[in-house]
Amino acid sequence: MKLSNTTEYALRILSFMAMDEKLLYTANDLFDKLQIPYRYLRKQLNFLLKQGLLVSVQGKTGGYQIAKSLNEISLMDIIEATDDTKFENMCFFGFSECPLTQKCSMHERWGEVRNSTLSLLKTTTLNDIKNENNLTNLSLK
Amino acid sequence: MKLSNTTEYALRILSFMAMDEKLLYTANDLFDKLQIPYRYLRKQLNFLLKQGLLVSVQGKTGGYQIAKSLNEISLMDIIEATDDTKFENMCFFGFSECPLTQKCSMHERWGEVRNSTLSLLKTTTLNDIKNENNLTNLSLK
DNA sequence: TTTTAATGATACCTTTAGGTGTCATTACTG
DNA sequence: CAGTAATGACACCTAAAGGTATCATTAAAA
Ligand code: SF4
Ligand code: SF4
Repeated sequence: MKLSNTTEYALRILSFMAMDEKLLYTANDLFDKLQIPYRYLRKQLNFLLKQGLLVSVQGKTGGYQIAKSLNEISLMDIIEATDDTKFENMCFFGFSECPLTQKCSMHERWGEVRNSTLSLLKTTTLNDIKNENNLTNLSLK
Repeated sequence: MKLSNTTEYALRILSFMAMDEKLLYTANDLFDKLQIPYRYLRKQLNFLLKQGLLVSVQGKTGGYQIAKSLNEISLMDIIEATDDTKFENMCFFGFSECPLTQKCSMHERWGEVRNSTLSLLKTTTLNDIKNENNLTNLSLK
């Protein structure tokens, strides 16, 4: 019912970096803003790099950047990169294979809300986030 | 994004027992049908007992029964009994306290799908499950 | 060419969810 | 009243998620 911490972190990272996609963000820049433990953030950045969502520049003036054009990355892409759960057709009761001879009533009911959730995640891209969502104003804690 | 195994197990148990709420179900009855590891099921039954969702009868002809009337138990009640996550107003990015000066665009978008999900879970009771959902026909694997 | 500030790699630690194992207790039944 | 089939209690184990520690590498800049 809740995304994993790791997935939420990835969403924070990429949504924040979407604000200015040409900028090079250092791990420290992100740490200051995103409330993610520093070393875990570093690990996570390397992971997103290997997943092809980020590119990095090494050396003193290095940092990270979003790898693709913003409208090519949906929220679902980020979620899928960090969570291998298959959400499509997921059974409300958690059965990996339906044990029933007929579909139960939760099948459709749950299917509806799940699909509207999935639809939101699939259709919202980092470009939408950039235009509408202002994570710019993140205040330091 | 996914309910925990434990929560899914609880939903299976109570939805199944709702089929005939006056019947006394043994752990073995449930084990045969619900694809839950036997000992974990036993543990879970004791837990649901302590949570006040089930009552038990000890001794040779003992078993478990749903504690309240079916329309008094919503799916959300079951979820909340087994998962202490607070879903109301949960931030998409997982911030426990919003660090922004203004609400971001995901706040409302996510709020909508989250609320429709919560609404389904809160309004659907075991009585609805009993009438509409036939977990009766569970086939053994 | 040395220093410095960034990333890269990798191993380890901690907590929690999920799952097991064992034995005690209860109460029906032969 | 002994045997049996159920629940009750509790300790333990395992795997995965989340988090930490350390050192190597890169490249700009003093
Ligand atoms: S019919 Fe019911 S039990 Fe079967 S997959 Fe759908 S939700 Fe799950
Ligand atoms: S405004 Fe955005 S960041 Fe703040 S709580 Fe809402 S979803 Fe989270």
